[in-house]
Amino acid sequence: MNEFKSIKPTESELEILRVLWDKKEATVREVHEVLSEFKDSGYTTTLKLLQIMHEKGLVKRNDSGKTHIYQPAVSREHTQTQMLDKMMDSLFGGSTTRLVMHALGNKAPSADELKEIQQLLDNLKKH
Amino acid sequence: MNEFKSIKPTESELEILRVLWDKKEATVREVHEVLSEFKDSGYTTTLKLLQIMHEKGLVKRNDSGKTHIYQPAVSREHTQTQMLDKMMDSLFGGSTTRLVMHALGNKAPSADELKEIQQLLDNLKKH
DNA sequence: TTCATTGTACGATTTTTTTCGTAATGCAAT
DNA sequence: ATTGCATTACGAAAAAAATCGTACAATGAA
Repeated sequence: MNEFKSIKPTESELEILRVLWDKKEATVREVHEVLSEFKDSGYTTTLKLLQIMHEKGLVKRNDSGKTHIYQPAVSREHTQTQMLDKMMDSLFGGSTTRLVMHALGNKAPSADELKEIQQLLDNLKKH
Repeated sequence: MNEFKSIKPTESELEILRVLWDKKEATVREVHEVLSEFKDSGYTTTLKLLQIMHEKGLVKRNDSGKTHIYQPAVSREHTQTQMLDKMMDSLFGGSTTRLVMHALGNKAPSADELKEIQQLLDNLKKH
């Protein structure tokens, strides 16, 4: 069904994906503008990265006009799952539970959020 | 209180740390033996990595004898927290809840584990 | 002591990732 | 058309990470 290449984005690629996930689509300049807020690499760097990501299939692009428009080609969800999995394996011995417990223990959510989690938990319990 | 250098281990360094966390301490050969099971880099590579990690302060070592003995210098917990934090920020918009929900939704724990999580949750709820 | 073995040191190479300089291209206004 | 500007293309440098070859040191057995 889905592409199952499972290409692992690098750190910088992830930063770019985040922008694209938020904006749905963006030009190089738009992406770069966002990155500049917390990073000081040049415009062409962002461009190159996007080109590489395009080769790898991490982003799609519409290059019919002069200015190319980029979109994510991998979903946030898929990437989240992918990286959570890796982290679970490499740091939590493959145990979702331990990961969850650590995350919760580390920084407790608000009452509302706890309720939300409780609901999910209830759901899981009744099979 | 703790060292707050927060050196981020690379992928390979993490693999080595895992071995050291498990065994508490180990020689280069022992570490390498474990790594060989799923990786085919040479002995000297492992050695070099450990030396670098030692420079960075990621591991401690006892080099009084001929054969050096290595120990982790950063705790599993600290590293888990560190990487969970990064992941939370970079992929889950800083929300523990979303991360937890995704992890749970992704692969549901067993009934026993659910109970465990429930306990933690109850604890958090009563403030 | 000599030899074989096992270990560390460390420079060098390779690979991967990030960065940028520069050239070429397309477009729009004059 | 010509100029000016914003863009993409692309090679290549720089930086970071991983790998290895080889030299040398320590140990213990013969």
